[in-house]
Amino acid sequence: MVTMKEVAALAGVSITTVSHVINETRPVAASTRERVLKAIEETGYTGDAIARSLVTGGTKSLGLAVSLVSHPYFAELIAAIENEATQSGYSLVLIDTRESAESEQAAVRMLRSRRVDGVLLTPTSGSAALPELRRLGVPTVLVDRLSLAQDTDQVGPENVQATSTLVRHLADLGHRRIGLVTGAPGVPTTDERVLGYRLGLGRAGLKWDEELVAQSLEPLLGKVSGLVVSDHQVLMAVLGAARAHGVRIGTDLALVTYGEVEWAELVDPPLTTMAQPVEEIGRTAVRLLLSRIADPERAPETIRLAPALKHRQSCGCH
Amino acid sequence: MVTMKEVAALAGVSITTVSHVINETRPVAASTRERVLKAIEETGYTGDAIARSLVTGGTKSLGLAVSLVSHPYFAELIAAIENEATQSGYSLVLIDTRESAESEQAAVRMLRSRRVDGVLLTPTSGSAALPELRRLGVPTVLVDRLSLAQDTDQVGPENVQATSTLVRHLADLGHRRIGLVTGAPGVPTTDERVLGYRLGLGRAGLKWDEELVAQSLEPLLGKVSGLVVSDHQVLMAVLGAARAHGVRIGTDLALVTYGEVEWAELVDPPLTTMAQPVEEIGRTAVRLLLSRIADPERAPETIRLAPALKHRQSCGCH
DNA sequence: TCGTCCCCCGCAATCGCTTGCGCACGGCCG
DNA sequence: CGGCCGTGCGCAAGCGATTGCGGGGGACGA
Repeated sequence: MVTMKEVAALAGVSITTVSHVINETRPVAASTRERVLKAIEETGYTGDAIARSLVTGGTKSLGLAVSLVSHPYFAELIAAIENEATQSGYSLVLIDTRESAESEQAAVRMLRSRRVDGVLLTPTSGSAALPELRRLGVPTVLVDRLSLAQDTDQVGPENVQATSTLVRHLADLGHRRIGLVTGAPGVPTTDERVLGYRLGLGRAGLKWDEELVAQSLEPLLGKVSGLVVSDHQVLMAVLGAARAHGVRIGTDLALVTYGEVEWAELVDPPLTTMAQPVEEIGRTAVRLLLSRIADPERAPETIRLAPALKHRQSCGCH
Repeated sequence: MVTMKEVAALAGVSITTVSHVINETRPVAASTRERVLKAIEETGYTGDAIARSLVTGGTKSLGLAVSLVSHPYFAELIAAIENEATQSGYSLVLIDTRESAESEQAAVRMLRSRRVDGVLLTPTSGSAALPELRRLGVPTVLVDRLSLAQDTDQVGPENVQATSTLVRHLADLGHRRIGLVTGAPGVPTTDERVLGYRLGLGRAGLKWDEELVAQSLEPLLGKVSGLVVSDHQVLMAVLGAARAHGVRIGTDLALVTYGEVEWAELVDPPLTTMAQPVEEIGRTAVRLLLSRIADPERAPETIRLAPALKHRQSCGCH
């Protein structure tokens, strides 16, 4: 690799000067700067982030520990984060925690040994990683899955009001028996959506019936005329089950769901969905992380971004 | 951060010894090793990849420059690559080239300055990055999109035979007018699939008619009874167009497509698809890259992995 | 008792860069 | 003409690890 030494030699200056013209960290005579720049050009010098990091302490890189990289929602999230990070001159070290607490732990250690300047994390339930990060003072922001204790920076979707809106929509269409199919129990997102579901019922003057909440479609069959599906994974299962049982979505069963998917318009009927503001969540998360890196003393912030209702036909509307 | 110095002090040895017990690079008396390990435990020492890299030259990290991170197919690919890399003790620096040659160039420079040990690249068409990597001697493997010149390691799907199979399937069902909707022109994958399409026609005793090849569904309407769709992006468009024009897939138009999608079973009729061996492509790519890193003199290898036909109903079968 | 050989381990150079200090040189003021 | 101040640069000390080389001491054979 080309080093500063070679550049310096070619330009006839010391490496100190080369460093200063590169970083613009102290005035350099115009003519000297010219020579240095030319030398850089000629040698194709790119700098060595490793060496620089060793002395500055920073790496201009962020760790991104995602629970399931192949998930389409996370894919979008990753893309959004990558864009924002790149724009800000940071690069991303990606690692898949595979929803496992151990992997997460290992991931965090690796990121730490790579000295990333900060970490973006979608925590798994039994996460031991978070306390560790906190203890080590690594700037961290939680993405998508938020912790109840608001002692860490975090950004994710608003769930309670949004779910309530979904329920209200069904209620406004005249449905009195509205069910909920929930995602993995134990994760905060699920709990919040259940809460929103209850809230929506209340607002619509309907009462809560725990029989109408399940983790799959089957137990609800025949009991409900309207259904809220609370995440992507279960949506697939629900749609499959509906097909298997000959339940016609939109007519036999009004359905609204979380998880905007690219194929929402391609199934019959097109799905009415709550679309997460993925793009914005990603962007915001990076910004938040960067400002925390800049000022570690800031008070932790929790940002909730409102999803948008994509109104199509699975709810029975036309 | 905890440094080797602290560990050494606590254990009452020199940092040399600490280094040697960590890397097992020379025998250390059992009792000494014990003390060192205990000290490591107590201090929570994790090592500093940065410092290590500076001296060893390697970083145990791979660069992954993908053309479109949010694309579901690439998401799976990334996940597969991440898994394999992690298993081998490497971490991934992810960067999105956004299908642009400049971004790609910038990406490569960044990866280089980060001294990644190797690069996995899904090249864009006008890629200037590849020659640069080659010139710099950075171990590189091309993924998914292959270059015709087989002078670089590369792994991707087999396209010609697979597309031919698709055509044959339609022909076997009795279709005589079989169309092709292609993806972006200019990328090798597209060309190969067109080739496979011609090959399939030939084998079925049908003749090539350039009117039956287009980049969208519309120009083909009324002309064909069977259709091969050559990639995910256009699939979405074709399905949308079919719906808009009231064309019933499976009955009015037999359809087979590239791009296995998670919702293949959820649309009506379920899609007959050619499923790329994503998982395997990712794994193989990493392995190939690692073996190149191990032995830079190896002859370049091109590996094609066969996709699998997922037979469902959109082709008109039952 | 002395020389040899091994076993264990520490010294110090090195990787490529940033940065606090301080020197040299010229111009200006008194 | 001497002292001061600004401007422009270079010296050298790290950053935290790896690693070639060499030294000390105990065991063993002669």
